[in-house]
Amino acid sequence: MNFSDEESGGGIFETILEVVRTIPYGYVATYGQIAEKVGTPNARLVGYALSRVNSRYDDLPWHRVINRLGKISARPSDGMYLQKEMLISEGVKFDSEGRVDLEKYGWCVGL
DNA sequence: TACGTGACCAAGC
DNA sequence: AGCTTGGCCACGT
Repeated sequence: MNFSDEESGGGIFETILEVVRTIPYGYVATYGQIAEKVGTPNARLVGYALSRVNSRYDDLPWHRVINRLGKISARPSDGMYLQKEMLISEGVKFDSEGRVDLEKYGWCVGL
């Protein structure tokens, strides 16, 4: 049946995007978490994929993706501020350091 | 075809 | 306590 594994066009990108797309509303996921779901041995591709997407797929909740520290890794040019606003808009709270409580809003934690 | 790059992570200095 | 190095993989030129 399938022609390979997951991608359909030659892009693990799509696979990563698919996983990111499954992040529930009001929750956040770390790059490592997504990488694990995708089956990617390294989380670098996740960030790399998102950097290429960002303004490409509006169905992609990239704003729910943060680094291991629960912080935003994106640059202002990438929409870092927008991301924060988005998460706050979804009910996610940031602390004084601009970090998210992964213990509460963590993907697998709440699911 | 090969080199460089990237929104990471972990460890070393 | 913060910066640098190495490692992993895939994509772009």
